[in-house]
Amino acid sequence: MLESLYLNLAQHDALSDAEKALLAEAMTFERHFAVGQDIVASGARPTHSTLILDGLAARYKVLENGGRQFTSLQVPGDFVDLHAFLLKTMDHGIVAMSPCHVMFADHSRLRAITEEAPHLTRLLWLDTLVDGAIHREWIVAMGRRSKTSHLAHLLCELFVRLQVVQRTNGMSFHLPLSQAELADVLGLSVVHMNRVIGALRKIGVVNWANHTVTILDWHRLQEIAEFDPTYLSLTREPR
Amino acid sequence: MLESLYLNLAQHDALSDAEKALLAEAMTFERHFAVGQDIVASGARPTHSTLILDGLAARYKVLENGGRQFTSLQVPGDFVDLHAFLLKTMDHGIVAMSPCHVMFADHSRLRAITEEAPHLTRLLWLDTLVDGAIHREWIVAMGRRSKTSHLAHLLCELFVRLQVVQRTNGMSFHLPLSQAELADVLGLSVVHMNRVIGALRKIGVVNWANHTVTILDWHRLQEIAEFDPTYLSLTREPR
DNA sequence: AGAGCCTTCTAACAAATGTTAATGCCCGTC
DNA sequence: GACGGGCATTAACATTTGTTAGAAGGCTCT
Repeated sequence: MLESLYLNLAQHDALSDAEKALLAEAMTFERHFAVGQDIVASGARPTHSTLILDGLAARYKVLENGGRQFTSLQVPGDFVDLHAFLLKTMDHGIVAMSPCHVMFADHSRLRAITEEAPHLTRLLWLDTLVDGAIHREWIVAMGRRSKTSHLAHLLCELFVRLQVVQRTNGMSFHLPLSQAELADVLGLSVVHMNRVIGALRKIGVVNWANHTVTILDWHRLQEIAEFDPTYLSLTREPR
Repeated sequence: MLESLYLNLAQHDALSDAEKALLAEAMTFERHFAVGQDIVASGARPTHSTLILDGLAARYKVLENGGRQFTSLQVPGDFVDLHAFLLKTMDHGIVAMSPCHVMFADHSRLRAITEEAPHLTRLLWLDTLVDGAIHREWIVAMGRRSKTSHLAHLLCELFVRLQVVQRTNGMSFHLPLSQAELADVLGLSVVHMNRVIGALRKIGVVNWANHTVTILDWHRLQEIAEFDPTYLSLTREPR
């Protein structure tokens, strides 16, 4: 059941059986969320952290004028609100973008891990650091990439992240986001989002239909995106 | 000497004398950097993490077309590359935006802290989590705020962060950034950056001259920015 | 005081992006 | 099979933002 989490953590450094057991013990109960449901509400003070077993979720903030901005996409194996373990108060919400199967880890047990399992603690810490690295990459994309490049970068990132947790199918993956939702990822209007997707399609690097993205020319897509996966810390080394 | 770091960490939770001592012991040597000098280079694999004692630094990435994007601004008391302790390889550079006085913490000693001082470890972890929270706020600002609001938000954030480490002077603070550098923070052209600053000045909420920003109407500035400092985790509580 | 350099600020125009509105498509419900 | 709702797509136009160029201000060095 926790296979995705193990894969996610183990991509950075070896994970021992004892550590896997500790993680498994930290889990209390599981739950399903329907599309559009809040997994964690903004302003909440969770006593659990949420692990995605299956589905796609997203962090978001809403502004007074109704504008919404997603600040991250979370795939299976991601601890979507591990940061709340120390941050305490959620400054943003987390919503299910597809039906989500999640599992909750008790904060008290996470705390016990920090007291007794330093290496595992570092791996969990690292997990949140990669999160931060992804955020930085998004900032760069929003600030200085062309919109086409930004979208290409997002696709590269998602493909790699999904591949790690074995959610890709050859060069294809499922992307259950409407163009309106994608627009709230890239910070665009829906109309312009549509233009940008069209541009990427026209170049012929991706096939995109039925919420399934197929990368036709990975090399070229990576080039358009200037995608360098270093920030995902994919190398396995002592941490 | 480490007063800023103590203030920075202690804003989230109490810091014991023993913990302060552990931090002090982790520090090896200090150094000065001139404006424009790289404190940490992109691609480096540092063996130390850098604490800013004085000055302003920034994380940045450079794209192939020469475009530069700053992904964070770092003030005194910030551990600018604490993440490299676990991330290992720098995926971005850190540059001195003003003359910087820094101090280096050995990774081996940080590791020892994670082995022996769980509470302090959590505080350091938290420090990187706040970093992530700031990143998320920047993403929202870049994606869904007007540029005026984005700039206002940046000023609010900087003011609060500088206040914590006692680098404000009444409602004023020193901001040693040229408009070109600010443009690389907000992701704008220099010309438009100038327009946006002009707009904020015209409203009369700030006085901005000689690299000194004076907030004339904090309430209104906060309103324009929709600034809610929750994400900075300023409340002191057990972590 | 003058020369050079960086920075700020403006103008005029070009390009990117947003807005509003309309059309057609797909899909599930009745 | 008709109906309705959400979604993708396109068009026409408005607004924002970028580009290029230049003038003006301020600073340092001599």
